[in-house]
Amino acid sequence: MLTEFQRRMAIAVEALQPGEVVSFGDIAAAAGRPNASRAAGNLLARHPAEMPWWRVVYSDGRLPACNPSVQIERLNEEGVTLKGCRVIAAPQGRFGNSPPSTNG
DNA sequence: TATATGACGTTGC
DNA sequence: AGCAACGCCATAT
Repeated sequence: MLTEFQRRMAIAVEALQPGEVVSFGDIAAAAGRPNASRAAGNLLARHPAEMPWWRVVYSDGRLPACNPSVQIERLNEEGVTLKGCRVIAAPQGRFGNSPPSTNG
């Protein structure tokens, strides 16, 4: 049985769009607990088949599993730029506002 | 109830 | 930039 809080996070994750990359803290914050990032990962780990978990990464942009996992492929298919095992740019999300390059 | 762990995030050095 | 420590919520023993 999920709690209201957990449900909120699930709703937030399920509401993510193809290319919208966010962090665990964001999910928790969107649910009402900006410091419950643990619970966010906990939920994604317990319900990976009920929500686009691959659209959730660390606040640093790093992936929770620095391995050639599905997450990397999923993000690539969505148009998310990855540097090894870290998101450096996304079409949407907290990483879509900080383009790495250009400088001028 | 208490202890230990986990797909986290922030702070201090 | 890298390491260590604490706080948060939920789960397992």
